[in-house]
Amino acid sequence: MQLEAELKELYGFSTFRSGQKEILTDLLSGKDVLGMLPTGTGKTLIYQMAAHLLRGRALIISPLVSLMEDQVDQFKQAGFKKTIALNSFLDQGEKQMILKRIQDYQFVFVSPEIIQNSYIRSILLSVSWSLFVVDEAHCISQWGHEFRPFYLELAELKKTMGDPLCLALTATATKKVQYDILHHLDMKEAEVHIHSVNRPNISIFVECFDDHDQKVERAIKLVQQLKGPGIIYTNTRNAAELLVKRLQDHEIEGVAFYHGGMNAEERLLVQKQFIESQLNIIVCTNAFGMGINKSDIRFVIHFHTPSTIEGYIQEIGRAGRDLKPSVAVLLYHPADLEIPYHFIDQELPDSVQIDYLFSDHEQLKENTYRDKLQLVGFSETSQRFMEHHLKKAGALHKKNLDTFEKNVLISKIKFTIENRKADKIEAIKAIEKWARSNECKRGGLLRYFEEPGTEPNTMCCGYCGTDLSHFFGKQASNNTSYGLWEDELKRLLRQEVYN
DNA sequence: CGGCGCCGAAATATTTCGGCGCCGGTGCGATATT
Repeated sequence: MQLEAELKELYGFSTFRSGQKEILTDLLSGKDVLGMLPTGTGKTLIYQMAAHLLRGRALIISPLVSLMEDQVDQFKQAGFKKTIALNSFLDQGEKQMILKRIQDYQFVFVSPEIIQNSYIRSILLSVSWSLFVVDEAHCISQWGHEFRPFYLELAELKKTMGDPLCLALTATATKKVQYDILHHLDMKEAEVHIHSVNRPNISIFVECFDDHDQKVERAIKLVQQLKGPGIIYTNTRNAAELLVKRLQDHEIEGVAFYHGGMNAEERLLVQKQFIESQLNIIVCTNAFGMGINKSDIRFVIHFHTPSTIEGYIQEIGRAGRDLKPSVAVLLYHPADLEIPYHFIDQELPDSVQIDYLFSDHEQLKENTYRDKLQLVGFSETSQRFMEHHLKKAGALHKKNLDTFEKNVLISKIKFTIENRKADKIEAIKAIEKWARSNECKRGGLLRYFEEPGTEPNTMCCGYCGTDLSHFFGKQASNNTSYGLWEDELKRLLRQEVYN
């Protein structure tokens, strides 16, 4: 079969982009694939074509509902009309309609959470599937262990579905994360296609500070000098909001903050305005970015140091999708990493809590472990972590375990926690070491991903002598259409209400 | 841990300074309440 002919027929392209054909070929010959491809290389096309050529149905696991909605639109525009996203955007009636007619859909997007619903699961299991796709598969490793543990239960669903072909896709994964993905998706004989994380058109700068106020001054100066549009990442919501105020005090316009504490409409509005170039600068936490398709982002400033190198790579990778020269500037302060350290303690249970959970304390005695969890006072993330492990051990709905079983489980859980903590601390230490190191910054990042270094490049990084002033310039401001999206959104919301 | 906001005291009648306590990322779905 000539894949190129099919490509031409379906999309009108005559050649594949790097990686697409190899992955497709493996899938069509019945092999599972883990694909690590840079953003913008058309990962979607791979499973669109695969399902089409297999004349089968594909279930796609996606981390964000907004991402699903975008993808459904893209699929429909590309001519794949039998596409749907099953999520909380649907009302009861719509959901019923779709589930009743599940036979009619070829591409179904879901979150890891919604398939926990036994009714939805049973409907999904009532039809046949050719392809099981996990998009943004690094989420399994990045979020699955604590924040969104249902990411670790995908393999179980896949098995119940009769083990269809499995495709896991991501742009950023170290060897360790690749292993984590393969393990948690139970992909035993998968082909692995890895492409470089290097983005030669992004120059990398790190500046060190020991004074917070100087850092603020520097951030303001950079925003005044650098050609936009740009993103500034902070480690806290509050810092994002405050920095916006400081920038506005300096008469910098077209700036807005974005973080997980905002409601859905505000978030959508800011995101749309930025994509439509009605906003020039977004100051945000790591909530911002996944699924942002804006090709002309010229700079990414890190006002704080992220907690992992993978996260850093993902964030700077949002710049320069158009392949034009772009810049990443990290403003490092040793205290930046105190917050990530704090989160480690916060998101994992401590051993006192665990001992209490498994104790014979009067208040807990007559409850199932699920209910005991509520009574111990875990943090939200810790609670989910514990729930996952109790479920895995088959203890969640029991009131007690025999002593041996209990002791085994306790030590297993404590062992897991210690490993998770150690991994996370190691990740923080790695980015700290990289930020402080006196060597080629790009080389350091590539080494972390166990990639060979690159040819000497005049626009490499601050250490290699690149001049930051290359990235200075007047920003094209576009304030005339300011507020347009606000009206549009209001209109849409009104429609929602009266429909 | 360090940055913040709040409080009260000080130097002077509104700002300024120091001490103290608190808080801190990422999202899904379901459910309750306006």
